[in-house]
Amino acid sequence: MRRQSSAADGQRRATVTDVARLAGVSTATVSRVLNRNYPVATATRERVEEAMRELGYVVNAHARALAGVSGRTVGIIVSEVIDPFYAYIARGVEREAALGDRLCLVCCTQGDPQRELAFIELMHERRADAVIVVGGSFADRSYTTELARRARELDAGGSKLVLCGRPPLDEPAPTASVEYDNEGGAFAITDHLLAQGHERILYLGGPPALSTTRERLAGHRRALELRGIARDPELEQLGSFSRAFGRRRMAELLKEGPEFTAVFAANDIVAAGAAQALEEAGVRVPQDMSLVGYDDIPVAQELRPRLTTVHIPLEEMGRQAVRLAVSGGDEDDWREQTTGAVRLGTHIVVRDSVAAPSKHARRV
Amino acid sequence: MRRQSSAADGQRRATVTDVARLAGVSTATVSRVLNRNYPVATATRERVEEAMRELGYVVNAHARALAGVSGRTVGIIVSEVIDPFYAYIARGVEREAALGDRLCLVCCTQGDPQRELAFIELMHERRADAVIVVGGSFADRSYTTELARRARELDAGGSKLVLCGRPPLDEPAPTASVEYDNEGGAFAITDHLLAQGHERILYLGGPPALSTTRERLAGHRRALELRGIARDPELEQLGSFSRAFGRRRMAELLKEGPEFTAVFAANDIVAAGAAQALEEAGVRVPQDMSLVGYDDIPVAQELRPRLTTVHIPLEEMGRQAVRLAVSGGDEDDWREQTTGAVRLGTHIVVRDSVAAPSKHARRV
DNA sequence: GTGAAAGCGCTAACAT
DNA sequence: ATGTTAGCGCTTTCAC
Repeated sequence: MRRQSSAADGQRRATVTDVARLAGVSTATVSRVLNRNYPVATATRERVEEAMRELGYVVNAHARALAGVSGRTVGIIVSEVIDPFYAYIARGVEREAALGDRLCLVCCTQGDPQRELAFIELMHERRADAVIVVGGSFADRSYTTELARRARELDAGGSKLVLCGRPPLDEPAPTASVEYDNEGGAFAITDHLLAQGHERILYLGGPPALSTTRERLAGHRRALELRGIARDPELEQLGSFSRAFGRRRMAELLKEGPEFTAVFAANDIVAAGAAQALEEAGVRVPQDMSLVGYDDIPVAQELRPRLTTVHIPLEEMGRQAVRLAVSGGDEDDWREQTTGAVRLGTHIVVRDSVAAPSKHARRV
Repeated sequence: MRRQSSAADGQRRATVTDVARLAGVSTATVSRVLNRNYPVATATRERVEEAMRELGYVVNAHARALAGVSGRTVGIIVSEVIDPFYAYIARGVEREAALGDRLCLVCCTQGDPQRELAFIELMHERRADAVIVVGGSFADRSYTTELARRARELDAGGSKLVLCGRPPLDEPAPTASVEYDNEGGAFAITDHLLAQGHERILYLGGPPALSTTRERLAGHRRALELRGIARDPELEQLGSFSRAFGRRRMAELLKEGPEFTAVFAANDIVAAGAAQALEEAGVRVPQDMSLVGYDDIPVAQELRPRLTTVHIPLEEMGRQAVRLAVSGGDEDDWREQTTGAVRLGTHIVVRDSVAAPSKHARRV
C-alpha cells in the first residue's frame, strides 16, 4: 500500500477531484477557477470556491509544476546568512522574488565550494527559475569546470545560474552576472588615504585565494602605483574575513611589525576587530592611526569613531540578480538569451576614522 | 502545444525514460539506482549512471514529491532577514534542516501579519514538511483564528506549524512551539539594575501590541514589584524596535522627561539608538546613566561601553524548531503526535554599561 | 461555459 | 535483479 500522507495517521488531503465532485463539476472547471485564467460562470465559481473552503483544499504546487507551470522559485546560495554582506543581498533577492510571486530557497555553504556545487544541484532538482550564487569564489580549476557544467545543465532546462558578486567563469558558460566595482572601491578608498598624506598603509585580511580579496588588493595596489608609492609585501597581511583575525593580527603587528600610519581592512568586520586591537593597545583612531573598511554594513556606523568605508549596493545587487534571471514573470520571453551582466558602482563614504598621519611615531 | 520548457527555445530535459532507453533498462531500474534503496547489479548501475551523465539528467523533485516522497523542505517565515534576531534563528533552522537533507524556503513579512498568513499558505502549497513562523505576534483576534485554521490544514496534511519565539495560540490548534524565557530575562536584567541601586528605570521601545514586548514588560514590572518599587507609567515608553526610535525618544526624554538613572532598552537595536542619543547629549554611560538591552546580538559587543544585555539561544531555537517538526528524517514516526513544545532559558550577560546611579543629578 | 482525457516525471507494488 | 504498470494531482487541448 502506498503511503498517502507522511503523518502518523493516514489523512488524505483534498484534491481537485474531491472539490470537483463536491461541487458537481469537472476537474477542469476547478482548475479554471483556481487559476482564474479562463471564464467560469459566477454561480459555478462560487460553488467551487465553497467546496474548496469546506474541504480545506490547498493546491499542490508539485503537481502543478509537474503539469507544466513554473515552480515560482528562485534559489540563493550564500556562505552564511548572519553575515550582513550576504544578508543584504539575500534581502534584495527575496524582495524582488516576492514581486514576481516567487519564493526563495536559501542555503548556506559555510564557505565550502563542494557544498555550493551540491546545493546548485539540489535547486536544479527543484527546478528553480534561477540559482543565484553569492559572494567571492576561489579560483580552483576543477571547481570552475564543475560550475560551468552546472550552468549548462541549468540553462538546458530553461533555468539560469547567476553569479552575484563574483567574476565570470573563465570557461564560457551560460551564466548571468551581477558585479560591483570592487577594484574601483578599493582604489578610491586607498587614494583617499593617500590624499591625506598616508604613505605606509597596511592592507589587512581577506582569504588570499578569494576573488573578492584579489580585486580589492588590485585596486589598492593600483592606487599606490599611481601615486608612485612602492608596494611593500610586509604591508599586505592577508588572512580571513573574520573579526577575530582582524583583532589578532592587528595586535601582533602593533607589537612587532612594519611601520604604517593607516590600515585598510579588507572588510568592515575585519576593521571592527582591528579597531578593538587598536583600542586595547591605546592607539587612538584617527589621531594615531587611520582606519578604513569595506562593505558599509551597519557595524561601520556603530564603531567609534564611525568607520570610513566603501559602500556597495548590496540589496540592489540581489534585486538585479533575480531580474536578470527571470524574464518578466509571466510574460513570454522578450529576448532570445537574457544572459546579461550588470555592474553596479561603489563609492566611499567618509566618516570619522581617517585623519592625516601624525607627526609623531605611531609605535607605542 | 504544451510548453516544454520556460526558456526561449524548446529544449527538453532528460527524464528517467530517456535514461532508461539509453541504458537499455526499465525506468524502475533507473529509479532504483537513483534512490540506491534497492539492489541493482553493478554493471547495470554503471550503465545507468553513464547514461545519466551523458544526458545531463537531473531528477525532477516535483515528480518525485508527487509520487509520494517528502519534498524535504522546511519553510521559515521571518519579518526581516537582515535583523540579527531573525538571522540567527534562521541559521539554526537552515543548519538543522541541512542535517536532514532538507532545503529551506524563506520569506519576509516585513512585519505584516497578512503577508505571514499568505506565506504560510504558499508553503503549504509547496508541501513543506514544516512551516516555522518566527518572532513575536500581535494579539489580534481574527488573525489568531486564521493562524489556527492554517495550523489545522497543515496538520491535516501531515505537516506542522511551528511557533518560534511567540506564545501558543489561545485557540487550541495543532502547533509545535519553541519559546525562550522572555519574561524571566527581563526580570533578571531589571533586577540587576535594581541591585545596583537604580530605582527609576526607563523602559524604552518595542511595539505595545507585540507579544515580545508584553512579556518583557511583564518581567520588568514583576522585578519592580518584588522590590516594592511603584511603577511609573511615564517610565514606560513603548514604541518600536528600531534604532531610530531609540535615538529619537531618548533624546526627547533627556530634554524634557521624567527623572531616571537607568534605561532598559527593549532590545539591543533600540539600545544602540539610545546610546547614540546619550552620547550626543554628553551623558556618559555608565557613569551618568546605566543602559541595558535585550537579545545579545553582535552590536552589543560593538558598542562602547560594551552593552549588558540578555542572551537568547537564538540559533538553538531554530534548530529545535525543525527537530520538533520533522520526526527523525526518513524513519517512520516514533510517536503519535509530535506536537511538542520546548522552552529555552535566557540569561543576562554583564558587560560594561551598568554602574550604580550617580549621586549627582543626571539631568544635564 | 463546461467536460473528457491525455499527459507531466517519478516511485512502488507486483510480476517475472 | 529487473520489467510492467498504475497512479500521485494538476493543467490543458479538444469536443460539445
